Amino acid sequence: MTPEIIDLLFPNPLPSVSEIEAKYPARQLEAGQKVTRVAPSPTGFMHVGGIYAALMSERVAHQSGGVFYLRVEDTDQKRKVEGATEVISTSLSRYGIFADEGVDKDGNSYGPYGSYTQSERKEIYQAYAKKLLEEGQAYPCFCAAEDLDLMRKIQEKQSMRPGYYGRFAKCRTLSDDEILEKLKAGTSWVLRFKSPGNNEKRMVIKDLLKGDINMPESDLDVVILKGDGLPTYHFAHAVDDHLMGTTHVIRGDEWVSSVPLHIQLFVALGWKAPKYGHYATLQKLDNGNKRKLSKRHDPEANIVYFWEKGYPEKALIEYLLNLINASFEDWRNKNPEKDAFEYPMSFSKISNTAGALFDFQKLHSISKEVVAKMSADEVYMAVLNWAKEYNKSFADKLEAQKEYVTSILNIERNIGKKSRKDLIKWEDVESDISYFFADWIRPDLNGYKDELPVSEEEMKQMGADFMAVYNKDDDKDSWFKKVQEVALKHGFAADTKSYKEAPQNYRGSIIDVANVLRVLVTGRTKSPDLYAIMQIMPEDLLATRL
RNA sequence: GACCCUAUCAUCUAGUGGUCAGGAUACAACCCUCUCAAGGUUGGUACACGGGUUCAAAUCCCGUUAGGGUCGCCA
Repeated sequence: MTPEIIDLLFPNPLPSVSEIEAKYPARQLEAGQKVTRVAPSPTGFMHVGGIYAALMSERVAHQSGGVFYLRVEDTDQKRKVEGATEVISTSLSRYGIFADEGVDKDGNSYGPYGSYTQSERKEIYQAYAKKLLEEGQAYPCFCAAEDLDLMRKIQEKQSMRPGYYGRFAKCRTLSDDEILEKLKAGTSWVLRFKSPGNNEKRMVIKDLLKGDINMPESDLDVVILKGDGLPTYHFAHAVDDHLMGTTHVIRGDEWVSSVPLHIQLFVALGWKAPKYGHYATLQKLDNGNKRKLSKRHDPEANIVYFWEKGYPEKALIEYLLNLINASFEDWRNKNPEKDAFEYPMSFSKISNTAGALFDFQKLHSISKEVVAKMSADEVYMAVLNWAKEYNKSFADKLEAQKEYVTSILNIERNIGKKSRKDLIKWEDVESDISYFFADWIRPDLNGYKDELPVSEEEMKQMGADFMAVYNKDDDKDSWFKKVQEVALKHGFAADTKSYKEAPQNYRGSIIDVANVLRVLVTGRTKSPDLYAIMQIMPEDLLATRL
């Protein structure tokens, strides 16, 4: 490649490779310290799998006393969305995942190896691309999209391996004169890597999670610099993960098949490749088949879904940790009070399977445990924060009646003991506690005919009878005796045992009577402890209901 | 089509040549109980299939089948 061509290809001054290396010295690490990164694209969409990946990488780095950083991979300008770094950074910090270096929510880089936004590193990639060009390890390609389409069709027709390789790599053998001619004609170009690989030969790649994988070498002359001068993922990966000192690249297994290429790139650039760990991506069951949790089809793929529903952040983290290491559960049972981030995640125990189905039942069960461990005040704050964002009118109600709501949330909440475990997500709270408020309208009593063996009239009568003797100062035993009185008065058994012994003597049991009162007060046959409800509910409201 | 990965209860998984194949979620029953939730006790459910190797296979090898992934100037 003549200097003339190189100048035409890279007309603007570029930093020299040695300057760059000086600016990005190798990290000083102690033995065992790992450097990992999370590298999302700023599409304005945070995938739940992105949190999963970030959590894994963050734990690996920080547990080793190393560095975890965030790099924004915005080399696809078409997909770039304004404000996306804010989505990324707030999503991560919301789950307690903090990058030591990276990009803040305003898009500004922090840390010694910046910029951490790829589009701002254009000159760096170009400097290395130019180096490869000078060394004859890269070449300009003038093939248009139509040429490549045609090529692929031919390959398909002849059932050949698709791709730009071998005799299909037309621009690889262009003479200097031909290149010059095209450049002078203003033909647009990309830079391709001149692959040293032979598809007939095989190589073994070592994967931290999958073990050794035997694969054919790559002989594809992949694009490393696109028409807009920005690098492709492959090239940016090699350059950045070298310069930024990544020791462990943990990424989804859609990248496994690119590893031979990536290793070639590291070798071509004279660098040591990082260690790789490829995890299986989260799956979803669709018509009996598993498939990738997809942005287009699955609302729960978007992390915002979990915010809208009000899943506690801790619950999601614990669920994901559980997917990463199934032994998290055992650890959690042995260490109920510890923070999930204290869990010693094991890299070697990340299961090497086909990809886990995202299981909401399991998430719910974990969430119940998480919420049960929170105090009423904490739940109140969490619900309020959620409501401010997603349910304004409910937020107003919560703020206006903080004490009342907190006492409601405190029903059967015994931290450390057997606490009520039925609340899963903040979204559910409004309807759960709706009957505590005067503006709630009780459903028609006739609707309970199938569940309760009494008429609407009699339900009302029982309510009135109970209210006549009700005293807020009663302890639970005295309260219950009064319920029993009402039961006996209306021909119901005062306890379940006597009912079971002689059902023919009664119209029903104490259960029915309690449920009548429950329905009168709450409009439902299932509720928390009725005594506790009555203790908390203002007496005039209770009187109205009964 | 080629290449790669994976295959244990419904789900997430433990398991690395000898285990009654373990746990969790879900499900069911019972106990407790004013309902529900919780808690307690118990239960059913799994090594994809076919060949090897071995005294012995969920575990090692081969094949089949199934699922997933990749083959872009997207990441």
